[in-house]
Amino acid sequence: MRLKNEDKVTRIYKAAMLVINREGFEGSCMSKIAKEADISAATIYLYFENKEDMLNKLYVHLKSKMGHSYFQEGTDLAPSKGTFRTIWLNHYQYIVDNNEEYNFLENFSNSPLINRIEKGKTMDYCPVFQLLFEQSKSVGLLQQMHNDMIYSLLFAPISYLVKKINSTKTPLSSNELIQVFDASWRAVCK
Amino acid sequence: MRLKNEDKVTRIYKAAMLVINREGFEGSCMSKIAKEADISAATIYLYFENKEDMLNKLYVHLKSKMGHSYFQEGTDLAPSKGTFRTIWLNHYQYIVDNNEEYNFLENFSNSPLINRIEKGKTMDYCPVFQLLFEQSKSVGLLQQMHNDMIYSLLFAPISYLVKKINSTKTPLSSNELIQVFDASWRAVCK
Amino acid sequence: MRLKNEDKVTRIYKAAMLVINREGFEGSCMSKIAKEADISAATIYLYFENKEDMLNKLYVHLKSKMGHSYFQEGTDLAPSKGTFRTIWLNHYQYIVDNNEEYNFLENFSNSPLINRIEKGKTMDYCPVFQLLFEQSKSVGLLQQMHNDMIYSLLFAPISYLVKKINSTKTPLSSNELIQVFDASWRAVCK
Amino acid sequence: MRLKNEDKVTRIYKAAMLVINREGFEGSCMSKIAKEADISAATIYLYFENKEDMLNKLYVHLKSKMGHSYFQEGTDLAPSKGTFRTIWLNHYQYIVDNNEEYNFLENFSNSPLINRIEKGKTMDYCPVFQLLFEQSKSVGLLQQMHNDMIYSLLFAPISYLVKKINSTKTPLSSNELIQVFDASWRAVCK
DNA sequence: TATGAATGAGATTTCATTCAT
DNA sequence: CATGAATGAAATCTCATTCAT
Repeated sequence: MRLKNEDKVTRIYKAAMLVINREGFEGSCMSKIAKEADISAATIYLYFENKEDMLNKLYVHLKSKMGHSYFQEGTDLAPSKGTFRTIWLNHYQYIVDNNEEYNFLENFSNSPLINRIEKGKTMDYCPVFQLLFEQSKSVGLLQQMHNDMIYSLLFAPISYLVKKINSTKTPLSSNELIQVFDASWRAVCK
Repeated sequence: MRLKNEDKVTRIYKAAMLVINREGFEGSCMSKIAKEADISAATIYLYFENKEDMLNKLYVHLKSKMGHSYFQEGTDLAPSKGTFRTIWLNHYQYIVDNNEEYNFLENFSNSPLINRIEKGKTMDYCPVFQLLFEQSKSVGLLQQMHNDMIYSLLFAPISYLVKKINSTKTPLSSNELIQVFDASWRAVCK
Repeated sequence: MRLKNEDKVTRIYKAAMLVINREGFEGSCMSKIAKEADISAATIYLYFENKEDMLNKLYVHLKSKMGHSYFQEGTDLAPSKGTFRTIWLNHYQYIVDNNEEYNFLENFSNSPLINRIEKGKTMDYCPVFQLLFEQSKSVGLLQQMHNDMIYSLLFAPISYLVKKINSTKTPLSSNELIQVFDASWRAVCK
Repeated sequence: MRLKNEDKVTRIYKAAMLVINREGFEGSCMSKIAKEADISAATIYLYFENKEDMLNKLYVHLKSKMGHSYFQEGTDLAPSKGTFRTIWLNHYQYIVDNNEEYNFLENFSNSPLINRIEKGKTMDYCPVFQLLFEQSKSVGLLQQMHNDMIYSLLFAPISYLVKKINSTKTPLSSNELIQVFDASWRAVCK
């Protein structure tokens, strides 16, 4: 029965994401989400206080899931170009494979809903990043610049590209992928 | 007193942007927008077929306005780092000064509303860019890579940073600004 | 200028009839009627107090027009089968030629709008009929029955048929027409 | 207390008919209908897609109900004057007893709403009529004429009269009723 | 006289949420 | 736990009417 619950919540999350990505926040509604999850709308209220509560929890859940995916089991975190490439490719793989999730996160962050979430529950990137960036700067691997800058220079271009790719359906070749990484790396490395 | 059409449309656009940025697509509604524009909700329907039509036209309008702002009167378009810096700073200035507009554009592009707009009415960047990129590549100023890549490497980081800055309220110093431009430039220049 | 007015009123009447027949009372609206008449909706209010006033006047106007058409210039009103045939055929011709008008009258009579019209302004058939029916009964041409019955037996079938014909687009041949008249006549004659 | 579906739909139908007959198509509205049915307007949308859908279904429902009422349980369908009188009187009884329904059907048929109903869902009279008319013609009971003509000569006069009676509140005596039937019968019999 | 512009009032429809079962 | 049924509140949109020009 505990399992059953988990299952329901998961299905609700999945359905919500799907509907919202398909029809936008404005076009989404509890009954559509319920139908997508193949349950009654009333059931959602057994697991969440209300719509906002559900969306918030979904956001936090996905955000944390995404954070973890950057650092897969046994990722070497020594400050080196290779480490960055691995993490960068993990990120790329994540947003390609979990396009729906990533999209939802983007939409949610851009919407004013994000402001009603308790600060601290959300973070743009894990503390692991902070550490890695600092170490890399001190060993002279990265330029001396604010972590936000490093993060944006490394990850914003590929995120933008994937979004564009998803709308135009022309995927990146692995050569192009490496080309983008190398360019991003040039921006931040010493 | 009686206002001219242009005025009304402009006020509706402004009000819509305001409300949507404040309350999100899902929280916006015609009556709020009307109140913000200080007109009756019915009046909006004199100028637009329905809500979707209004949002679409607002999007196209802002997109085109933003496109123009990249290239201010008399901008030198010879392929050089200086040209790129000017355009890049114009872009930066635009998204800082017209934060509401830029935000709206981002929200709209991320939402499924974008898919219902006739293709061709929207473009991610002006054809002028295409030309500039091509020329710059042929004179050996830029790396040989897809225009989308160049665009993303140059503009995605600063766009991301400004968004972040707006939420945390810690503006960039001009040193930092140049630091970001130089880094972005390193990514794409030869 | 008096002429101009007359012209406007006529155009308004025509447009109203058209729109109402095309879209029903519920689907009609002042702006559609105005557009059909190629004038501004505000103009209608120069000639009529409000929508109801306009519809009422249109009804009375058409009703009287139809009444007159039964008895064309110089119709012989002596009580004879021939007289009835002439009037009957006039009626038929009227509802075929002025289908829109007839339809409007039917719709209006069936709607509760009719109840708000001052009694006396409307009558289902002219006093001339009353006279003709009475005379015909006293000379033994028609059965002794209530005038309403005579009227219904004579005119209801052909009216029904024309309505049906108009929806199915299969007109009556003149043989069939006479067949219907003769049958109707058999119902009432002595 | 919770009511069953059938109940709700029936109550909605009844309320709609009432309101429309009282206030006309143009004066009717969902909230009035809902209030008449003693439910929330939103509830109507659980059972019907929209207003038009509801009216269409109501029309088809009543039309079929009326069709059945012509031929009561165990009606003899042998081609004879008696058979026709029975059916004719059934028809009369129906339109007198179910005045509201009949009125609604008339209004609806006259309105352009009728054109948006799928052809085939509506018929002016049951196929049973077709059969009866044909048989009666071949045994020499009825004149050789188009079924539509027979139908109109038999039923249009009494329908017209009942409508008139309802507006003037002077009912037919049974003598008068038989007088009308006999007259109608003279029109079509051989 | 004529009208484009504007709008309050109201109609249709949607939706988050509740509740009896 | 789960849900079908119901609904109040609110959103979108329409329309008769007014009014400044």
